[in-house]
Amino acid sequence: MPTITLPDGTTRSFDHDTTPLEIATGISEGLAQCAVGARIDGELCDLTAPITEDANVKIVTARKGEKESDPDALELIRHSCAHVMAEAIQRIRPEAKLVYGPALENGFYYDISFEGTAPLSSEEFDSIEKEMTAIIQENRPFSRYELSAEEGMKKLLAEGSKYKIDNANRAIEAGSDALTWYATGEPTEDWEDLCRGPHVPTTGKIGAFKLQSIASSYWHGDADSDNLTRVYGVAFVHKKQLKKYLKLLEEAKLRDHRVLGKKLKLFHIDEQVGQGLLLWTPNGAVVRQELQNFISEELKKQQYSQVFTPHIGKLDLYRTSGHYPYYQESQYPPLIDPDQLSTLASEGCTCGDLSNLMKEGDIEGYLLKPMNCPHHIRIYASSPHSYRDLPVRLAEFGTVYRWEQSGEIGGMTRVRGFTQDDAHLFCTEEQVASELIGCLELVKIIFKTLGMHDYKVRVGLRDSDSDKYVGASEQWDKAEDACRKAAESLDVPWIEEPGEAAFYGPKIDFIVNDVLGRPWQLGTVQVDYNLPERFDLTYIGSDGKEHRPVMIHRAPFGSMERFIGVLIEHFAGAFPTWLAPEQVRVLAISEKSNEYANTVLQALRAKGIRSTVDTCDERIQAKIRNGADLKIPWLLIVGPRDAEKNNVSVRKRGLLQDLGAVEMETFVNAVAEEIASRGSCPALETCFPGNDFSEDT
RNA sequence: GCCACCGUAGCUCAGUGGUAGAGCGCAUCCUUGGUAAGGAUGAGGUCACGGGUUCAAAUCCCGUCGGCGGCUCCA
Repeated sequence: MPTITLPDGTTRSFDHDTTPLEIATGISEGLAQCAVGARIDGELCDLTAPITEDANVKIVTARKGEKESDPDALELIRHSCAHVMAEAIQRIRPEAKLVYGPALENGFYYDISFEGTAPLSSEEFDSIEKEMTAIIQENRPFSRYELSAEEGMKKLLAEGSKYKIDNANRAIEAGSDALTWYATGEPTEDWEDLCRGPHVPTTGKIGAFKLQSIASSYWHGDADSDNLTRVYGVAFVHKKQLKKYLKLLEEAKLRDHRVLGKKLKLFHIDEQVGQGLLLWTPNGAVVRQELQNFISEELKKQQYSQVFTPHIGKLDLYRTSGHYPYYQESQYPPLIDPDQLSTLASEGCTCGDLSNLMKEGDIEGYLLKPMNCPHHIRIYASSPHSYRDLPVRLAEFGTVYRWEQSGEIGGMTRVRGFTQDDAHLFCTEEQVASELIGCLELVKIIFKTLGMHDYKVRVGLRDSDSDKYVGASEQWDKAEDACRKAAESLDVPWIEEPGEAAFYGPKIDFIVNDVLGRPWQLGTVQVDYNLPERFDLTYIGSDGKEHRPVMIHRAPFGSMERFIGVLIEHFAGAFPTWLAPEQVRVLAISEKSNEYANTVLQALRAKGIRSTVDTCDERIQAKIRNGADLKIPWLLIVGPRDAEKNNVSVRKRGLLQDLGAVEMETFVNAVAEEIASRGSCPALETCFPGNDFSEDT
């Protein structure tokens, strides 16, 4: 005799087992019409799920008129759409073996095996979508049925799909004593799939969908296992939502740093130079230089010492640090003395022999540095230290090289050579906590100045099952605790993640998503008890005895390459004035005003403002458009009227209209101040106080 | 590294076996125009690279390099 409590607190009692559908129908026919599922005591279920006991029930609805759909409804629709897609694909390609097809935050996919036959091609999307549309129009019910584990396995073995058998075995191992199928239509007659559910009641509830892309994946995510074809798609309650989403994706593409990087000439990657090796073109170099200046100023305030170190170091250095033995496969191969190499060659030394000799330390080579820490450590070790000197903070924009997997490289966010805004802090055990907090402060200042508020904080801890970590377990405990406490000091939410630690210690990472929703690790702060041990670093304590310092590695930007890649997307290429490669462009109305335009240009340049003048043989409309296209923050239109009064007519990027004329000197000073203050004294307010300008759309 | 797709002018892209195309950009000229594209003319290509099939390859096949989307990895 279940009593049902609804979200508004009202209750309904039944004298028989009920279902969400019956509850919805009891409330109103309209509710039942748009119901697609339910949450029963918090668990997402089918509309026909039996309710035998008292429960809290929330009906999940999909209404076509709604602006925002219930995420639960979208999940049901997307998971169901994955089934419809799988059915359509199997109609066209009967040999396709289904593996796994879940809903995602932004859509769904189905992993499918085409073993031995041609894999699916996106050219087949049209015909698949046609089949899907037909299945949806037939408005067939999703019918759930259940078999005992034993019976179910018998059925699966008879059908012979190793993937589904595996899925079932996993379900049984996880404690399930029954297996469930969802047929699209009549059980045993229509298409069906082993599936835990839940699903929408009928295929017709899938209001709008689109297949997006084809990719590949590994079975169980294991690179040595079968290669599967993954088909991605999206589904919504209504066509309008789909259209809106697709438009959003289009817009995201225009913000992509790879697209903007070309358009705004920020960086270049050249086939002849090498994959993943970034060339900073003049515009991008300006952005990078400005950011480096910014961070250098902050470092001075925090009593860091600037150092410079070379790009290579002896192999033995990296044997000591552990990098060479532990991460050999992600380093560029060592550089070896040419004479030694030819001697070895004449002795018939093979590549394998060479590798072994290097591993054993029998021959010496040089390594392109994969990290800056060993060099900084040797700087620390170059002179004795008293506890009074600590903490020692050594900072360098240090370029490192890593042999990233070729399939991973792309744009500015994953490269093989990159410059970290690196620093290593050597401190006492007692200083760790406050130094960590100081590092996090720096990260916060940077993110705040740049207006980046949408980041995640992750505390990476060791994975107790793995043996890739170095150092004693008590040290790890201490270090992990210090990280938790430091993260606590940030007033932003953070998560702990076991297995995300560096091999030498735990860390605090800052993670930002790119326009396509892919997460990137930017800033990082890492505690390290291990390297001081390996390099036998010491300081003399107040007791006159030698003690071991603790190291902190930190890079608030992470790497200049990745950070600026994400930053380009953050600003959609429209950098604030202080970062913009070209800050002001002077547009002459006609040739008659070229001279005055040049006067204005000289005034700007005298203040160090990065500016150009456009005296080309075009009308002012075209000049404005060109300047706006390049996302230049300020365009100054100057003609005879302005020259007469020593004025400039101002156009600010992102604002709909021209702002009218202002005295040249006023403008130049205001922009110079905005730049010097890194945006905290906006020139707009200085030049046009009290005006409320509407944003361009 | 693995799987799929892609590589044509500086950029964005058309071109399905028979003389290499468009728009933007660039250059020159006309135009001297007051707030998001004025007009004309012209230059510009080893169709990524190497091999193969063919009377004939940008086009079909193989390999390499590079890009893209995933997967795996990411000190």
